[in-house]
Amino acid sequence: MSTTADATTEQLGKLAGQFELIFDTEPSLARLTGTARGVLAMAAALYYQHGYAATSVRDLTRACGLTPGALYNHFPSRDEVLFALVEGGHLRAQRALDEALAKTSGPRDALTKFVRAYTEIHLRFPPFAQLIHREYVHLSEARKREIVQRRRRMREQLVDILRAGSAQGVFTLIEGPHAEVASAMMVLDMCSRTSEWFNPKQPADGFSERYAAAVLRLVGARLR
Amino acid sequence: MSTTADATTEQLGKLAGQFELIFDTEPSLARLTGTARGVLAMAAALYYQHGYAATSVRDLTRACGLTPGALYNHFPSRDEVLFALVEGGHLRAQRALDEALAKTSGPRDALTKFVRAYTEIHLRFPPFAQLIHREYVHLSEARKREIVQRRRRMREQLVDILRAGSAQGVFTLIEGPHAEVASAMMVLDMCSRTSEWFNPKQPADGFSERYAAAVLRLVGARLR
DNA sequence: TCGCAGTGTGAACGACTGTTTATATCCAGC
DNA sequence: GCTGGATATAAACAGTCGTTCACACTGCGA
Repeated sequence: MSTTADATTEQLGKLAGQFELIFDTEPSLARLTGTARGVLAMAAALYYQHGYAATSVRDLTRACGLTPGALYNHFPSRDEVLFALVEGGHLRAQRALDEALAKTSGPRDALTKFVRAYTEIHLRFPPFAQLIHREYVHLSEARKREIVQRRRRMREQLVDILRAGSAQGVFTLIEGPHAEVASAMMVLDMCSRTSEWFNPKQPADGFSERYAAAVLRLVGARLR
Repeated sequence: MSTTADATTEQLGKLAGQFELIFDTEPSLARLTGTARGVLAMAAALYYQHGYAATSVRDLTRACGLTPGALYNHFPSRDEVLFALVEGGHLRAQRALDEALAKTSGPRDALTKFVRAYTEIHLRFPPFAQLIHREYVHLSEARKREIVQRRRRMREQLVDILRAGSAQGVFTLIEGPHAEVASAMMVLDMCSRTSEWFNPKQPADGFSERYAAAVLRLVGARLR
C-alpha cells in the first residue's frame, strides 16, 4: 500500500467514521470505546477498500496514528480484528431476522418479512455488508467455522419458510432436486448482492418492498 | 501457506488438471503450452483454494516443482498470471453469450437464451467461475479497469433485452427507478452465484432451463 | 558441430510480514 | 504524593515478499 496523500487520508477517515456509526447498532461492537473502537472502524475502512489480505498491521496502525505494537493492547491478533467485524455483522443480521420473524401469519407473510429485513440490513450501510460477505473467508479455520455455522442457520430459516409454503400450496417453486434450498440460495443472493451495486444517492424508499414482490413472483406465490 | 502433505499435493494436482481441461475451451488460454500452461493451471488451483493474495510466487512455483525465478520466463509479473486467468474466463463467457444471442426471436427468447448460456458457463466448471468472480478485484488498477469494462458490457446486453421486453409489454418489471438495471443485476447475480453452491454430484439436467423459468417469473413475463 | 534461443537454478536485493519485549508515559484512586 | 494499571513507543525477532541477475543446461536449426 502506498503512502497516502492528505486528500486520501481524509476520505479514509470519513469512511471509517461512517463505519463507526454502524457499530452503535450492534451491541458486540458498541461496547468497544476509545482507541479500540477507532482501530476497528479504520480496519473496516481499509479492509473495505483494499481487502483484509492486503492490509498489514502496519498499514492499519499507521492509519490510526499508532505504532504496530499498540494494536496488541486492544486485540489479541490481526485475525481477531477481522473476526470482531465479521461476527458483529452476522449478529446484527441475525437479530434483524429474528425480530422480523417474531410474529408472522403464514409463509407468505414470513417470506415477505424475511426478504424485507434481510435486504434492509444490506442497504443500511452497503459497504459494511459488502466487507463482511467478501472477507469472512479469510478468517482462521476455527473462526471461519463459527461464521459458516451462523450463515447456515439463516439459510435454514428461509428454507423452512419455503418448505412450509410449498407444503401448503402457497408457493409453487421451480421444480427440481432440492428445490427449497435452490430457491433459498437465489433469494439470499439477490438480497445480499444489493449491497454491491446499490447507489446510496438514489432513493431507497420502497426498495425492500419491491424486492419482496420480486421474490414472491420468483417462488410462484399464489396471487393476492 | 504450510508445507503440503503428499495427499494434499495429489489433490491439488488433480484440481489443477481439471482447470487445465477448461483452458481448451478458450483460445487465449489454449495457446499456452508446456510449463506456462502447467503454471497457470496450478495458479488457478491455488488461487481457488487459498485466494490470490495468500498465494506467493514461491507457493506457486514450489507447487510446480520450480524455483521462483523460473516464473518470469513465462509471465512478466505475478499480476499477469491472475490477469491471464481472469481475462480468459471473461472472454469465454462473452463468446458464449454472443453465440447464444446470435439469432433470437423477441425479448422472451433472448432472455431465455441469455440466462441459459450464462448459467451453463458457470456450471461447466464452477470453481473456475468462482475463482474469477472472487479474485478479479485484486488485479492491478489498470488491468482491473479492463475487466470491469468487459463485465459492464455483458450487463448492458441484458439490460437491452429487458428494456426491449418492457417497452413491448412482454415483461412487467418490478417498478422503481432504474428498474431494468436492478432486474439485470438480480438475474446476473442469481446465475453467477450458482457456481458457489451448485453440487457437481447432483444431476445438472435441466438446471439452466429451470433458472430461465425462474427468471421469466421474476421479470413478470407474459404467460405462454 | 556450432551457436543460439529457451528454460531452469541459486543467490541476492531491499522491503515488508505478524508478533514480542523492555521501557516510557499518562492519569485515576488511594 | 504515590502507586498501579492502561496505553503507547522503539527496537528487534525470524521469516516472507516480488523481482532481478549471472550463470548453466538443454535441444533444435544452420
